[in-house]
Amino acid sequence: MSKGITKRSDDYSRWYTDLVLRSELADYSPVKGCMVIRPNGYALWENMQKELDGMLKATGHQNAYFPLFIPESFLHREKEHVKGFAPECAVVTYGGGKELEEKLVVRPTSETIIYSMYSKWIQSYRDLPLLLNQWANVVRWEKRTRLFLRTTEFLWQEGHTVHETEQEAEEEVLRILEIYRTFLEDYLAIPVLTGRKSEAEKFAGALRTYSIEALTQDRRALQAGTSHNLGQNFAKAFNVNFQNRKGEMEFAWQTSWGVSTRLIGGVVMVHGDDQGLILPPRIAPTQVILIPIWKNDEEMREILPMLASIQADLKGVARVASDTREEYSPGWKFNNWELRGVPLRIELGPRDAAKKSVMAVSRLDRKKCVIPQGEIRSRIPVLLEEIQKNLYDRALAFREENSSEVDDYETFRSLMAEQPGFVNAFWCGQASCESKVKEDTKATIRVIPMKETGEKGACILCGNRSEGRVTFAKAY
RNA sequence: CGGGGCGUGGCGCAGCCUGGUAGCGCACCUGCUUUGGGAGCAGGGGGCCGGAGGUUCGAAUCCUCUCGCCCCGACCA
Repeated sequence: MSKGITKRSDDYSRWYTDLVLRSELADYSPVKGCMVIRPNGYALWENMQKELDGMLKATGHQNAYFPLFIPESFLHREKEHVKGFAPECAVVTYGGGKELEEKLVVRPTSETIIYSMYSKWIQSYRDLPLLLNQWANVVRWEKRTRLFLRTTEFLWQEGHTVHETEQEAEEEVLRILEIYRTFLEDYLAIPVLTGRKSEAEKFAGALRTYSIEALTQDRRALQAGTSHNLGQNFAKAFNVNFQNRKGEMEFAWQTSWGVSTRLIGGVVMVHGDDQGLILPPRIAPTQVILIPIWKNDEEMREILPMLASIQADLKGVARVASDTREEYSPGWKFNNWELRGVPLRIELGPRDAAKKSVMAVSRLDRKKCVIPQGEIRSRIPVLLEEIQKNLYDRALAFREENSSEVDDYETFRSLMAEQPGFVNAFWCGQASCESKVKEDTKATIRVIPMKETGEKGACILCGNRSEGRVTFAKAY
């Protein structure tokens, strides 16, 4: 057991907080609800950024940067949007010692400021599609915060695209959803459900919202990314129009989508254990930690050069670091690097040196294997990929174990109370049934699955005809 | 905003009820011995007890006010 970390089985919520603090991903700041992302956490974010940014650029998106401040009036132009965001906005009223003529809202999201510019830039169908993304911070004055999962200020990327037709916009929204799914599954090793949000859960101002949903170890849903088809709602509010191929003026079709530093919280919650973090190799800042073992100076002089040459050997093959500190014992280092979630540890001591091998230990299950030093370069990448895959498989198995189909409300209620998870049940489509379920069980509709199975049934609550199952869960 | 908890060396806490000028563990520094799952011994440095006011000969401790943080709920990526 790692010292100072609450066990998951004792108090999952405290385990999470302990882990984030102890592994030095983040720390509380002097500002309420705001956290400091420490180097360990930020390196993780940088790796996520790098991969996702590459995927977005590969699909034709470019990065840009828009202002932090938004004139207050902009927010009010789209009725639903202001209703959704105004209550959680921070507003600047003073600047340079004077009261401002127009208050400035610190962006909670950037649709309005970005689209005011789009309206200026777009004249013709030849200007479309416009595919921009920005990496930025946003501020939402949440009533209750939680490290990474919900903080007053957070980092994210927000994509904002403009299209000629409704169909193109819809294709874009689904393309992004698929990128998000791939990114989470292939890089973060987090299996996700994809689907559409109900009217109650959709983005303020959107026509339709799609999302990816992960399941944490305490069996709650974590919304990990959203992709919105904005239709022409914002185009009308910000006059984003263009002359189409027939020579007529037409409002543009827009999308917006984002993932945030919440993903870091997701990685912690989905993969972590009582020893600490477990980072998926593909995004782990350090993939392999080399730990030397010696009893005396003579052994140290033998081991250290060998360790250095192994590190050099792995250059370009894996992200490696070695911990040659003399003030800590090997046992201490084992625990410390496990806490930090480094996927693979390589131990090199006198016994290994004699055999010209090393001991590799997986963070996932502490399984050890001996690797001849000549094979390190070829074997390590294979081991890392294996850990990546096992991590995903384990998370997927957990999700499957905690997913079910339920057809009567009593079972549904007791399940949500005792052993929640993803519960697939029939829903008639009425907001009233959705909110009653929430009131009774705290569960909400996480997604309406993309693919129709064709299976019809009766709404779990009212019994009316349902066109298909939707996925309920208690959400973060 | 409602409920609960907490502010005492860097961190975690005890002391407060029954006032007498601060203690423990970890961390840190020095030295020696150690090092294959969180080493041992010895020595050492560091806090005026969230803030303000009051009671008292005397306040970390009692009273009043205040600030802040964390957790649980309603709002939410």
